[in-house]
Amino acid sequence: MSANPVIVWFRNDLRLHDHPALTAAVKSGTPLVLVYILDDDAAGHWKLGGASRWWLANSLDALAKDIEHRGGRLLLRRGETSNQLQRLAEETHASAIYFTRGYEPSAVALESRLHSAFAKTQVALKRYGGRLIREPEELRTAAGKPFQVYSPFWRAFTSDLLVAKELSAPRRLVPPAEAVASEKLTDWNLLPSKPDWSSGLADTWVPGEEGARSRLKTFAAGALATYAQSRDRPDQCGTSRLSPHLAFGEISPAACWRAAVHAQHEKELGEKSVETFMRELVWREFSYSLLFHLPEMPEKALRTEFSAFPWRNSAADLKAWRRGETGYPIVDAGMRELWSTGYMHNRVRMIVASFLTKHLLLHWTEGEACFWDTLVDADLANNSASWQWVAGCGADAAPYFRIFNPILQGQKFDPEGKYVSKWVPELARLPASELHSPWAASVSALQRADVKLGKTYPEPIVDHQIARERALKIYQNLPRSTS
DNA sequence: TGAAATGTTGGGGCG
DNA sequence: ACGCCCCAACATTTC
Repeated sequence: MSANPVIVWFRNDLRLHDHPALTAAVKSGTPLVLVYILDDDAAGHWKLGGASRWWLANSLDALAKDIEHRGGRLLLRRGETSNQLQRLAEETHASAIYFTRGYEPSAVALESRLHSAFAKTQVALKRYGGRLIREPEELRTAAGKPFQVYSPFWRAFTSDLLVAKELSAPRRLVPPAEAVASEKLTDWNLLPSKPDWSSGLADTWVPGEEGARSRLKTFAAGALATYAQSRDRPDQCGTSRLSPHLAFGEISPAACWRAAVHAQHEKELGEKSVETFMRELVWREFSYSLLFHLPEMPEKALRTEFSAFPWRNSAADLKAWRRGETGYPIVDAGMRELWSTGYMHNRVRMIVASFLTKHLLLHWTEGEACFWDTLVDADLANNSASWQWVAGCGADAAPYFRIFNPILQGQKFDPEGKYVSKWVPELARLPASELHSPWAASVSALQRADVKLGKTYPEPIVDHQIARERALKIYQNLPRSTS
């Protein structure tokens, strides 16, 4: 008779490689009960968005197959997580639950509930890292407080950094002798049906660990070499596009770090590009640290003076922004890329976010909510920290006077207009020199390009100069910071 | 990981 | 030859 099994509870760590909790569970030498629990109410206000549900369905499918290849089985359960884990532990007579820790307020609260729930039982809770390279408790200022500014965080992060070797994926995952009930993935209705808007996502992404690892490999062998320059160019394939894989834990951030270090040695890359990429990974860690220490970040401006900010309220403007009908080509291209692929190039994210908060003066949480629902890489820490950063109300935020000029940004980062042409095809025939400001194009140029402003493409919903001055005035008049 | 306004400089056209 | 103006090009400051 074999020992009691242990449970491995999968969360946003949908991988088999470099998975400390899974590795430790395998080491226990007992059969493994592998489970994912869909708990729709767990995250409160931050239920999974539509794009995330699509990704999750595909990622779970991939994980289940990877597990089956190793002789195991992924169980699917639905309901309140603590109840489900207790029931599963009773059903299987499990002696322990292995899991990867989370950092969102709801995840932290859940873990503490689990501790009380299992305190008086024979079931041991085994909690591991794996979602971050360094734990938020590790990094403190000299005063013992969490960092609020990125540069010192980066310095501390890299100063005595030791990235452990990759943990290999278990060869075999031995299931318990007796079958355990599982729900069917298709019963969860994670995929959109009416309408099915997911074809663009399916054309763009390969969810799952294999897709993640091959993406990292491709990136490290290619775009990483020129990352410092090309990451800012939405008209090129210069970014890693690893964000959704990281969000679902299909690859560990440590694996990304190691791949960058390895490529640098192997290919003798310039330090600049590799460091720039590492800095992006560390921005992610910084956001997690902020969320962990400042759990109100997704809902509340970190700078207190913003509680008095006179945000506008315009359903029409918000709708135009969401649908990519602002009349500013680079903004509209970004929003349409988002709806179509579940992703938006980072440079363009900054532009559309600046446009929402500064040109339109709409509340940053509106943008945050829209991104949450539509991004396949929706991640509470990254999303909320970044929106606060752009709006100027966050930790180490962009200064209030930094207002992106959507015309100049377009000309600078999409000089030939390839990005705009792809996502706003009704403008594609305009010459590049006019593409980023069609309202300023000559009548004949518009005619030749078959563009009828106000008909085939909208007029700008605000004037850049006027909006810029309006925003400066408001931001300038905010009371001085008190936090 | 801005943009715009303002200031400075230096070359060239021109009277 | 000289001073003057114009205006890129670049630098600085201000928002």
